[in-house]
Formats: sequence, C-alpha cells, structure tokens
Amino acid sequence: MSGKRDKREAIVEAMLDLIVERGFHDAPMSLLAKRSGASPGVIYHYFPSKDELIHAVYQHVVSIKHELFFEGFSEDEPPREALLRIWLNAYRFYRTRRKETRFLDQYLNSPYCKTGAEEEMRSASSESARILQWLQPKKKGGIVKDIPSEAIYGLTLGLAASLAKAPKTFSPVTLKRIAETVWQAIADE
Amino acid sequence: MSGKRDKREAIVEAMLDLIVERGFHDAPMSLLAKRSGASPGVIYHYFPSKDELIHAVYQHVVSIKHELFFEGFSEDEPPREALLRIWLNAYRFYRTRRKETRFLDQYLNSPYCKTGAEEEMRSASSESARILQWLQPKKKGGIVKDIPSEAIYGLTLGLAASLAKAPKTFSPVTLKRIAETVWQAIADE
DNA sequence: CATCTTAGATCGAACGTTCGTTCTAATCGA
DNA sequence: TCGATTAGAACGAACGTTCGATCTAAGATG
Repeated sequence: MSGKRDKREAIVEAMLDLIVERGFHDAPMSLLAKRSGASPGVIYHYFPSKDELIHAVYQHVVSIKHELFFEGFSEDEPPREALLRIWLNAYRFYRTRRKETRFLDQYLNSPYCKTGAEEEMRSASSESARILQWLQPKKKGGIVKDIPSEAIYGLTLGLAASLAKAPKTFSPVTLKRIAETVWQAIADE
Repeated sequence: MSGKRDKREAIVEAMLDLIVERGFHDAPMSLLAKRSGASPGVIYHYFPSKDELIHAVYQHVVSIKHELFFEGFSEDEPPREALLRIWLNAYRFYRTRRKETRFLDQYLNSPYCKTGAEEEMRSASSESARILQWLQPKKKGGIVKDIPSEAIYGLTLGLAASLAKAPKTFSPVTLKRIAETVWQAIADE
C-alpha cells in the first residue's frame, strides 16, 4: 500500500537527483516538491530542515556504497583475493552509480559535511576504516608494504575512483591487470 | 598606487575564501561586498554576474596550480627525475594551498564547471594534458607501463592529492620513498 | 597654470524575485 | 466525528542585480 516510507524515500531520491543535476546552490525546495510529488508541507513533516534532508541524502548514499563495496567479502579470504574483490567492487560502484558518486564528491568537499557532522563521520569513515583495520595486521605481518595507510588508500580505491571517472570503459581483462598492478604496488614483494 | 587591478583581485580572493568557508550555496554577494571592501556596484562593474565571477575564481586558481606543478620542470630531464619532481610539486601544492585545493574539489564536482565551460576546459585539462602528452612517447618507448593514462594519473597525482589531504605531515624521506614507489608502480620494470 | 571635459571607478539604497519555511483549511482513515 | 495527514497559498527574509549619483584623475583647451 505504498506506505510513508516510500514517500520519504521518494523525497530523498529526488533531492539526490536535484543536487547532482543543479548543485547545492540551485536545488530549491519548491522544485523538490514538484519533482518528488510531495508538497512542501509533507517534506517538512519528514525532515526538520533542508540541511537535515541533505544529511539524510548523504546517509542514504553512504549505506549503498558500503553495501556494494563489501559485496561477497569475507574476513578469512586470502589478503590478495580480498583486496582484488574490494577493488573491483569499488570500481563497479564508482562506474555504475554515477549519481551517488557525484553527490559524494560534492558533499564531502562542501561545508555541509563539516556542520553537525559527528554521527556521520563515524559511518563516513566506517567503510574505509574497516578496510584499513583489516589491512593493519597485514602490515605487521609483512604482507603489505609499510607505507602510510593514506598511501594505500590512494593507490587502491583512489585509483579505482579516478579510473571510473574516465570516459572510457575498461574491459574485465584490463581491470584485472590494473587490480594486479595495484596489489603489486602495495604488497611487500 | 593600489590601482584597479588590486580591487578586482581582492574581489576574486574574497570570493575564494567565502566559497571555501561556506560553500557555493552560502556565499552571498552582500557578504562578498563586505569582505572584499568593494560595493555591490563595483563587483558588477568588474564581473557581469555571480556565475562569471566564480568562473574567474576558477581561472585564477588553475593558473596558480599550473605554475606550481611545473616549477623547475624541463622537457629534457630524465623521465624518472621529471616525474618525481612533478609528483613532489603536486604534493606541495595540495598540502600548502589548501584553500585552492578545496575550491577545486568543490568546483570541479559541481554543475558550475559544466555550464558555459569551453574556454575553461582547455586550461583545466591543460596541466594534466601536458603531463600525459609528455608521458605518451615513454609508453611506446617501453619506459612506462602500457596501462591507461587515467591509471597513471590516479597512481601519481591522484595519490599525491589523497596523501596531502591526510592530517599527518610526511617527512621528506617518507615522501621520497612514496614517490619512488609511485615510479616503480608505473615504470616498465 | 587654471579650468573644463570626460570616461571610468565607486557607492549604497532600492528593486523584483525567489528562497526556506509556516500555516490554514481541506481531506482522509478509523 | 476526530485526530492525523496533506496540499498549496502565504510569509518575511535574503538573494542577485540595477541604477542614478558622486567621486577621481588624466588629458585637453585657453
């Protein structure tokens, strides 16, 4: 019976579209009302303010990202295979979920995520934190090079992001080759 | 004495600050007038609209970036040294020019740079284009691995960017080590 | 040298519009 | 019928922009 959750989600989804299309500076509530099919009154029934709504959009996007990144992941997979899996998952996310990627790029670099962001930051970093936490013991164990965690992140997921933004589509073979180059770059011999 | 150019530049500089501090959605012309010491009228004397002003801020930032990236660069330096130099330059830019970096992150991911962007796009890509063009013959020559240009960009400058964003400061020794790891990752053995 | 001319720079009040948000009256489900 | 839900008109504030007046300084004219 198309309950209220649906309407809430429709609002979040419409706001996501709006921001991606027109940016934070040009995403008025009036247009959101039109696009989402919910009147201004209803929007303010679900969200106390525009800012809170935008934070909600962020939470929504982050949960999708987290889910897709760790699809099929298991703690006891060999390090190499686990990393290759996450890397390919990340590439797939950045490539297929363009709207979500674009929103994240805008949001994370805007002052929006600095204000009232505490709850968020925990979930924001949760997915990279989870990866890094998993990598930590591998460093001590000499499986992964002892370079800063940020470098590892940049070499792996950062690369996936910048590849996914390229106009070209890469064949599975090419991707596999790149993923292996990535592993070589961070693995300790 | 303190001619007109200064005022124009003061406006651009103040807008840069404003956007970095408060985002595109919360950088009103009224506040810009107060901060820059120029009245609304004068701002519109120098720039036809807010959008054009923002584009001007972008041009300003890009020219700084380009200059710093290629500081000390020479075409006939050996590939390895040239890449290390640019890599360290890039890291230094991202690390010390935080305002400019933050602005670029916001601007490039916003719809601002999609509208009326043609003139811009030429200079936007000019600095990465220059690097890639320089790398191209090295690939054919077997000096650099035959992987997509985007991958090379991600592995080098993308990494520099994500490292520079980390809270930590890295020692020159660490940086040198990372730069060499970068070279290993893209060099063909 | 004193005065006139003129084009650009500067100001800040004011404009019409649009924003985020609220309120009221109608509607719905029980 | 009664409380919850809704649509959309309405609100004050704030927005980007305009405008006519004023200022400044560098020739031009005599």
